[in-house]
Amino acid sequence: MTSARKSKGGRSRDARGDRGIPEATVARLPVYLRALTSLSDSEVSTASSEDLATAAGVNSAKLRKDLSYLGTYGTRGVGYDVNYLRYQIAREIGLTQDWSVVIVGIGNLGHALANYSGFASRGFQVAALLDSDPARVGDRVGDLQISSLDDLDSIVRDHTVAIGVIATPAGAAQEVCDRLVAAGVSSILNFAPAVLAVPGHVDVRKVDLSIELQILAYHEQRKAQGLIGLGELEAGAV
Amino acid sequence: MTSARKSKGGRSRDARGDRGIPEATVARLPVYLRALTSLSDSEVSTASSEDLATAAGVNSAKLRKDLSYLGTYGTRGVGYDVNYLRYQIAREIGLTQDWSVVIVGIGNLGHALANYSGFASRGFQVAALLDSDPARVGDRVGDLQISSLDDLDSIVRDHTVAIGVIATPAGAAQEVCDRLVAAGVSSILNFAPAVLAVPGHVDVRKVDLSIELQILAYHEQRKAQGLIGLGELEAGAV
DNA sequence: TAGATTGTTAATCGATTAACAATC
DNA sequence: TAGATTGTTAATCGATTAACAATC
Repeated sequence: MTSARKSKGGRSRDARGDRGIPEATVARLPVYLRALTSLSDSEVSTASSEDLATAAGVNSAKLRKDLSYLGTYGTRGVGYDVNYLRYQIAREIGLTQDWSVVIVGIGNLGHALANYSGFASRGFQVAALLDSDPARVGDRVGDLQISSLDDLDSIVRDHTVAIGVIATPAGAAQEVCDRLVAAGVSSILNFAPAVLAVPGHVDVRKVDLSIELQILAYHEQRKAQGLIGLGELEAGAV
Repeated sequence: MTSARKSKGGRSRDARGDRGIPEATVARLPVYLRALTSLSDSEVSTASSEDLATAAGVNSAKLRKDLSYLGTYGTRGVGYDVNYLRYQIAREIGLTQDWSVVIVGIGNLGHALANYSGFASRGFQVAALLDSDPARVGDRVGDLQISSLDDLDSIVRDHTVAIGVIATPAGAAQEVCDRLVAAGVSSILNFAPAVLAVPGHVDVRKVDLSIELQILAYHEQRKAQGLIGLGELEAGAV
């Protein structure tokens, strides 16, 4: 284990035996990054954990705990240097390098994703748009032309694509997923409403519209029933 | 507290003091529902927790535990009646009623959402599409015309809209959110890369493209560094 | 120095999992 | 009855939170 780098910030990796950062923390780092970028854009140079926590929508104890997994980048009595911390988080996430992604399935959603400006601005390059429908192949979307799914292997190889986005109908998702994995993609963002089976080395994250709506519906229903929280139970008669 | 309904299935609500279902479980119910619907479509009438768990991509212990919060709907030695369980879950989520939603911000993503067929098929009616840009108002998308954001109040009132979807740029999200809340919407699905502040009675769920990609990038980076899991550490030389 | 704020500890809470008695 | 499978228990694990000593 010689890959643990040094940095004057004094990383606590070694102390933690480098077992990685907790998943819940990893999921919040991009949120902190965004908050820091926003503060930086507003010319704020220093921020306390309280400031940052407010901007990120979490409480400050959680934020400090999260940051403590990365290293000790703050100054007691002062706070955090916005740009320095921003860089450290970006580096931790892996945004100091560019990532090539392919988007498979260029229907309505695929189009929207292809045109999404938030990709490039955060270091994600869309290397190709792919579709299995010959009628769509060749169509221009933004400044890319839709490629055939058959070109997947060469595209992944030529652009060193590590991340694939699936925006196909549910029925096609598993096959597309298999082909992505076979081509060497090891991280998948799945927008199709389907459960994907993948080998252990492949990460899958799922974004599912209708599941999100259903979760909201569940809570909405409870509100309507007057069962929200325990407020009524505790405050009301018993 | 007289609102706990009876059902021959024998609900355990009362026994649990009706403190609701754990959030993690709520988030999986829609996944189970989808798996059940798929089995039902395949004419499967009975399924074991193992079958269901496989279809849903979880382990069977978790699935049984989750279902146990709803009631006792299975039969020992046999399994679950697919259609019966499907109905019970749908009812628990609140899908036995229709939900009206509005989509605000009809750019690329808003268009894709407006055309998404998964809404209607799961009991979510898109009551209106709204945009603050006068140039867009009146445009037809699917079988709806884009309305002005100024009509929000009357639309929410007339259609009893409980759920709002925000697909605006980040800069507009908070104001749109405030207007939705003021109009009476109490559940929000936010696609804008912004942290929303809302009153306590309002639920917000966030779907964030670039955050998902960044989480994948983090893990991808670790894989590249040969630090995946502890496999190497443990199996390798020390 | 006095005031402010971090980084860390320890307590608590919630979620996961394996195991198995209950029971079809 | 014998085999299968649920529903539940209890142990474990991971995440959250408040509090505060360390320290700028």
